[in-house]
Amino acid sequence: MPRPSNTRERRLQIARGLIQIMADKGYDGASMTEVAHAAGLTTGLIHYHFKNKREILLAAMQELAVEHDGNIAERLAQCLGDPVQEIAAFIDAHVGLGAHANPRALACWLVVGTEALKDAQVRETYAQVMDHFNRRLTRIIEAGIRRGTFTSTSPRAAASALMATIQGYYLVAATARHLIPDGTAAVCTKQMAEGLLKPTQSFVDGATP
Amino acid sequence: MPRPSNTRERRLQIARGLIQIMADKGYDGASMTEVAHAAGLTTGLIHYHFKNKREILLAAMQELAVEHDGNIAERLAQCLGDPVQEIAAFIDAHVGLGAHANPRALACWLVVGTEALKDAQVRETYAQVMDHFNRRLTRIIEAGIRRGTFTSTSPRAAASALMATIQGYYLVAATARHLIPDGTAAVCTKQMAEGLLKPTQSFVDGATP
Amino acid sequence: MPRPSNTRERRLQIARGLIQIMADKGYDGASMTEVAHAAGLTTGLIHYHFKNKREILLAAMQELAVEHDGNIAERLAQCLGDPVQEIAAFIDAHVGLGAHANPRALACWLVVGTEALKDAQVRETYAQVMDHFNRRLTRIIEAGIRRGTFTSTSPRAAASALMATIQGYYLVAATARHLIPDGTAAVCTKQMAEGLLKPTQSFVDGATP
Amino acid sequence: MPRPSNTRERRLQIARGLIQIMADKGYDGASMTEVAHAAGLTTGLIHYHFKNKREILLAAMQELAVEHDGNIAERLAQCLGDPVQEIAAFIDAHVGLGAHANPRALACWLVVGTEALKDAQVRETYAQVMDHFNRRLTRIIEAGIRRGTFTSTSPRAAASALMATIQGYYLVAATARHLIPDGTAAVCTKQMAEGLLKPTQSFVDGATP
DNA sequence: GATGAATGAGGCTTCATTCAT
DNA sequence: TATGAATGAAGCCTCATTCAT
Repeated sequence: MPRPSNTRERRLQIARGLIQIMADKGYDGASMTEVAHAAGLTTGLIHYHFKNKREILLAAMQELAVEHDGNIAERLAQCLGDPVQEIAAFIDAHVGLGAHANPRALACWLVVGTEALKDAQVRETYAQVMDHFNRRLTRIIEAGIRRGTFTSTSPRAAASALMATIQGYYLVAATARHLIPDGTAAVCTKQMAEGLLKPTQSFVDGATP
Repeated sequence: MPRPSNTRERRLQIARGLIQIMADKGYDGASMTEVAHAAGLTTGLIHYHFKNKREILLAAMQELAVEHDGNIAERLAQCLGDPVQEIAAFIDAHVGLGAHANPRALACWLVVGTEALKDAQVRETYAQVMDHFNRRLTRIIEAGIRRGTFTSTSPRAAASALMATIQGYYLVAATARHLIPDGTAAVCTKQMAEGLLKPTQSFVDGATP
Repeated sequence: MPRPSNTRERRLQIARGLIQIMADKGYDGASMTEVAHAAGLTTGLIHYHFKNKREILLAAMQELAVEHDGNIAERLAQCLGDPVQEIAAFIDAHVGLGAHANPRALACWLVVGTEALKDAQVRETYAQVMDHFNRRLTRIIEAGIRRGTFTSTSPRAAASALMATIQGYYLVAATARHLIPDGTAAVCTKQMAEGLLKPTQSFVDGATP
Repeated sequence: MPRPSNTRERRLQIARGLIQIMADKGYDGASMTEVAHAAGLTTGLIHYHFKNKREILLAAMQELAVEHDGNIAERLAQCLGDPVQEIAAFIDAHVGLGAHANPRALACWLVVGTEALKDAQVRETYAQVMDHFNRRLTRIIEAGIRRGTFTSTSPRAAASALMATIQGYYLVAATARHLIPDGTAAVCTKQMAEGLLKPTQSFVDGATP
C-alpha cells in the first residue's frame, strides 16, 4: 500500500522556501541548496517535485498572488459594496500603514517583476496575476461610475494607473524609503485617485480602520 | 613617451556594454564575457579598468542617471519656468508617447532597482539618483506653491508620489504592457498629479508639444 | 533509503591528492583540477566536500601529522622507556637512513611551513602540530633528567632546538642535499643532542636497529 | 647622446620589491603589479629589465645572499681568526638576540627554499648560496681542527649540521615562535655545536659582544 | 627607458541538475 | 518519496606577459 501523496504540501513548502530566500538574494542568488535548506528539505527532493528552478518560481508567484488576493478580498468584504470605501480599502491594503504584513512578499514581488523581463513564461504568469488585480480594481471603478460616484472615460486605464502607483510605491519603499515622508503614501495615493476618478466623496475621509 | 590614458572612455564603453546586456538578461544574467563582447573588449581588460562586476554596475547607474538627467533638463528648459508646464513636461518625458527613446534604459533601471534590494552600495547609489530627480520635482512643486498655482502640504511627499507612479508605470509597461491602454499613461499620470497638486490650470491642456 | 555517507573517505582521498601534488608544485601550484585528477574525482565534487582550497590544506596537514605521529609512536614503543634510546629513535625516525618512507610528505611539510607564513589559520594548525611533537620530545627529556641521565636547564628549549635541527635537515636535504655527506645527518644530530643534553651514555651507540 | 644606463640600479630596485612582497605573500602571491608598485615602477618596465618573474627571483636571491654575506663577514672580521669566537659569532649572527635586523629577509629565504623544491634553476642558485656559507663554516672548522681546538671527522658534515640547525630555527621562529623559549636559540645552538666539535673552550663563554 | 593598456590562459568556486541507493 | 553524492558547465577574477606609443 503506497503512502499517501504529499506532493501538494511539498510543493508549497518549496515555493515558500524560494520566496524566503529570493526576498533577500534575488532569484539568481537563491541557490537550490539554500532553498532546500529553507524548506527543510534536500536538493534531490526538490527536483523530484519540480522539474526545474523556474517551475518553483512560477509556483511561488501563484502562492504570493493567492495569499495577497485573500488579503484584499477580506478587506473589500468590509466595505459593503461602497466603491469609495473599496478604493480606499484597496489603497490602504497596499500602501497604508501596517499594510505590508509581509515585507518579504513585497520585495519578492519586485524580484519576480524583474525576472519577468527576462523570461517569457514568467512574464505571462506575472501578467495574469496583474490582470487579476487590475480587473478587481476595474470592476470597482465601473461600479462607481454606474452609481455616478466616479467619473472616468476608461476604467481600465484608471485601474492600471492606480496599479502602477502602488507598484511604484513598493519599489521606492524598498529601495529608497527615505524619499517617502512617513505615512504619506496612502494619503497621496488617495489624492491621486481622486484626480483620476473625481469621486463625489473624498477617499481620504473614507479610509478603512 | 607614455601612451595617453583612455580609461575614461573605456569605462564608459564597458558600462554601456553592461547596460545593453543587463536590459535583456538582468544583472546576474549578464556574464562578464557577454559584457566584454558587447563592449568589443576582452574580459581581462574589463577587470583592468574595473575592480569587479559591481563597480561596473555602479558606473552604469551613473551613466543611466546622467543621460536621463540631460533629457529631463532639456525638456524643462523649454517651459520658461512655468510650474504647470514643467510638471507636464516631467511627466511626458517619463511616460509620454515616444518618451523612452531608449527602452533598454528603462528595463535596465528596473533591474538596477531590484539589485538595490540586495546590495547596500547599489542601494545607496540608487537612492542618490532617485533623490536627485525627487529634488528636481520638489523644487518645481515648491515654485508652484509659491506662485499660488499648486496646493500641497508636503511637496516632498507629492514629489515622491509622482516618482512612484512613474516608476510603477515603468514596471508595468515592461512586464504587463497590455494592462495599459495605449496612450493613457501620460494622461492618467497628469490627472493624478492634479489630484495631488490641485493646480489652477490643468496639466493635460498644458502638455509640452 | 539514503545512500550511506562516504564523506570521511572522500575527504581523506582529496587531502591525499593535495599532498601528492603539493609536494611537487607547492600549494599555489597545486591547481584544484590537478588535485581532483590525482584524487580521481571531479572539481565540483571536491568543493562539495570542502569549502575551499585552504580547508583541504588544513585536512592535509592533519593527515600528515597523524601519519607521522603513528610512525614515531611505533618507533618509541620499542625503546622500553629508556630516554637515551628514545632520543636516538626520535632522531633516527626523522633523519636516519631510510627514515623518510615518504619523501613526498617531507617536501610537503616544508611547503606547509611556508604557507603558514602567509595564512593565520594555517599557522595555527602548523603550530599545533609542532607543539605536539615538541611535547613528545620534552617529555622524553624530562624523563631523562629525572633519571639523572640527561642534564638540561630547559627541556623545552632543548626540545625545540632538536626540532629545529630536524626541520632544518628536512629543508637542506630537500633543497641542497649535496651539502650533507651521506649518512651523516643522524650521527651529527645525535652528537648535537649530546651537547645539548649531556647524556651519561652516547646516543650514537644506542641507536635503534 | 643616449642617457646613461640605469639597468643595474633598476634591477636591484625590482629585486628588492619582490623581496618585500614575497616575505608577506610568498612567491606566487607576489603579483608583478604589486612588485612593480613596491619598487615604485610599472609592470612594463619590469619586463624590460627582466625576462620573466623567475629571473627576478634569482636576482632577489643574489641580493639576499650578498647582503647577508656582508653581515657575516663583518662579524667574523672582529674575531681575529679565533675559530671558537668565529663559530660563536657565526651562530650569533644567525640566531642570536637581535640577529635578524631584517625578519623580512628571513621569511623571504624560507619562501625561496620552498620555491627551490619546484624549480631546478632556483634550486641550483639556492644550493650555490648555501654552498657558499657552508664553505665559510667548513673553513672555520678546519682551521679549528688544525689548531687542535676542534675535533671532527667530517668538517663538511659538521658545517651542514650547523647550517641545518640555523635554517631550522628560522623556520620554527617564523611559524611557531612560541616553541622557542626566549633567548634560548643561540645558547642551545652553541651547546649543540659543542657536541659536534668538542671545542677545548666553550662557545657560550666566548660569545661575541 | 618608460608607460599603461591589452591579451589570453588558467584558477577557484558556484550551481542546477542527475543518479545510485 | 527521499537522500546526498556526483557531474560538468559556467562564472568571476587574477596574472604574467606583450605591445603600441
